[in-house]
Amino acid sequence: MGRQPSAKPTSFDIAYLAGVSQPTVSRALRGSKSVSAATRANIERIARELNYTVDKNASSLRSQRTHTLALLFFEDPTPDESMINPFFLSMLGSITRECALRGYDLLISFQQMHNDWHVAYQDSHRSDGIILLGYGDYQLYLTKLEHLVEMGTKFVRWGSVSDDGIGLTVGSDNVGAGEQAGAHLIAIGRRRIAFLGDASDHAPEFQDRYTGLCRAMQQADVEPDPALQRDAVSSEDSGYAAAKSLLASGKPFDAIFAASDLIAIGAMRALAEAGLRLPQDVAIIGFDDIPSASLTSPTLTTVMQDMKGAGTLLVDALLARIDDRPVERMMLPARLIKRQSTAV
Amino acid sequence: MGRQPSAKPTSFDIAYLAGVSQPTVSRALRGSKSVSAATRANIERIARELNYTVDKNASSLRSQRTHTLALLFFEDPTPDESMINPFFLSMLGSITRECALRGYDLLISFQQMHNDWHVAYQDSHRSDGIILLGYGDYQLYLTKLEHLVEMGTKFVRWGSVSDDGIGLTVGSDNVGAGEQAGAHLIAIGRRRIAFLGDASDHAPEFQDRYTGLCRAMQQADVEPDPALQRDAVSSEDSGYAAAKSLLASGKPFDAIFAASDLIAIGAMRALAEAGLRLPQDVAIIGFDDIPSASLTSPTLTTVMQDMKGAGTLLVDALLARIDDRPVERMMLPARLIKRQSTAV
DNA sequence: GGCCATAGGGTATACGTATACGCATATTAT
DNA sequence: ATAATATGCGTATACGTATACCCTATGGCC
Repeated sequence: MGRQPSAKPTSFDIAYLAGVSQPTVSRALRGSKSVSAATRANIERIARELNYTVDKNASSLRSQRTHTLALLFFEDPTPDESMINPFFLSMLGSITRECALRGYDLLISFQQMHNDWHVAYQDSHRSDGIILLGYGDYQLYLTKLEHLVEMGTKFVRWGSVSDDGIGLTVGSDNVGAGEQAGAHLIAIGRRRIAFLGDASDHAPEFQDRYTGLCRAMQQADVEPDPALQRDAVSSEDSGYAAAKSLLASGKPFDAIFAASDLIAIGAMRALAEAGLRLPQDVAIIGFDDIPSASLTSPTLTTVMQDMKGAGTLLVDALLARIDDRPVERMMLPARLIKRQSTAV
Repeated sequence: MGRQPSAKPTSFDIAYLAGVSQPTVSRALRGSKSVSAATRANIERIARELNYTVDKNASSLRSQRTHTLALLFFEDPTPDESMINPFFLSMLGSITRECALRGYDLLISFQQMHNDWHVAYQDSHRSDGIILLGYGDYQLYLTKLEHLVEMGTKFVRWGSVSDDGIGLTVGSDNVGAGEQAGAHLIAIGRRRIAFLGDASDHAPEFQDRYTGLCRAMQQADVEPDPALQRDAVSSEDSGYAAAKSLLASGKPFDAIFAASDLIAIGAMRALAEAGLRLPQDVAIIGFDDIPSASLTSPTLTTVMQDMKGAGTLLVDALLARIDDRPVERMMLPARLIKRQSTAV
């Protein structure tokens, strides 16, 4: 006797039963090769019988590795219900799966911009690295990123791969996706293509999509018209307002490339109110392929990003960074989904 | 000198600078009242200057409290893209927020049913308690829940509050919501009301919604017809199939109450294909108020659950359970959102 | 047969915090 | 004034694991 059956078994319990010392148990279970096969097998058997699991806290404290990643969402300043960007949420599945596969736990947190998130996670030894999804104010975000770099914190972020290069960035091939969208619109005979989405450096990804669109147009010898671009953040209301502004300008256009599906859906509402026929008068392409995109009428042509691959890649890149291994790939292809809104 | 400026400060560093012992630092920062106000203020100041944060691992190891909750999603066996139930994802925001507010970290994980999730989290001392969202096979789920109870693991789950009573359950007032839906359909003159959704004990929440519908009908002296009920899981395809089956039976009906929006959307497709007019021929009500519900044509009347309150309540209930405090409230009201699909 | 390399595993200790005790000094009660 | 209490803090130690270091036995080599 001597042990309560309900008490959590420790490596000492196993050591006692196996007739070895505690460090040998630790070595055996961690796969050290300085343990004989027989001893290791015996220890593993006992561990299984006792339902033993390594105490995470003790292990992390001693080894200074948590085997935990932190996922930080930034609350978008959109006036939505939940402040959650559904696009990022859709990565969650593959991120957690990849973490589990690699033996990592995932800590999750939403952040308002003003928080000191850039110090908290590293310093309290909660995680080995951070995945950043979204950003409130982009310039403020960059400042904090620099701080992270200074402190040697390991992190990856989702964003525009071709950007400033602070830290490690994983993202879709936004330029290429913009090109695909532009080429498709041109292929169906459109020339006066409007772009709805912030084209400033506050939203590098939107900017890339616009760049791609322009590139496709120029390749077809069509000069993009800056007057057909309207700033918009990713929300229906913003898309609606942008389209209204476009219509009010009187400038003729026969197609819209929206930087997100939400913008596109808002724009479609504005176009419908103006009595325009889709896609005959105006063809429209969105971005993200949210579930609603196949429910609009007409159904929305859009760009689908590889969310599953994104999650996997984010985790893999971060783990590579943590282990000081080189990161191979950081850009993911996107695919154009053709639906009724561009079906001539 | 003696300290690398880059090394993470410990309570010993603070103790040295404050001229006290390490335990006093610990006491001061944890709010023990056996520290004088002056000493505490001084320690807090130094801690702030050093950007000190308590080492989570050491703290948890010593105190045997992790101040971390684990959130376990169960992958739905739906043939969807991501295996994620968007309904549960929508709770994530309020759950993380409530955790942060209460000073808890949130660990997250998706689980396939076959995993030994029921042992892993408690035993490895990763979390103080578990929030369970979703379940694969309900019977298997219950078995594992009993195991959790045996081991003394603290957990809350989202589900039917009126169910078997294993552990702590938080959920919407599904019966009440079903009643509201039924009463509304009756108020617009419908009498032959079909129900699409699993009414067996594999899905207690759907069962509750059906119970509520029947109760509303009986209060209006309309006898529910079991032949107008069709099993369906929460997916468009399943809803489509269920509605097809209903149509094929030849049984007349003038309204459908679907146990989820996805079912409703699938059913709407089947009804449209059959040439039925909505809502004139068949009125339809869904459940969940997913974003797509306001994009269908006609827009879908549905029941909105209080997802924000749900997350908060789940966390609060679990924390109460952990601290052995009584749990006050476990049921949340739901609200009927009237749209075109029931607008006569 | 002496020497060295190696396998296999024990000893000691560190990781950073929280808490049971104990011990002064200050405060109150008698 | 003396005993009883409280206040404020130091001492010692536990939490459970991982790892640097050391030791022993065995085998191979010349």
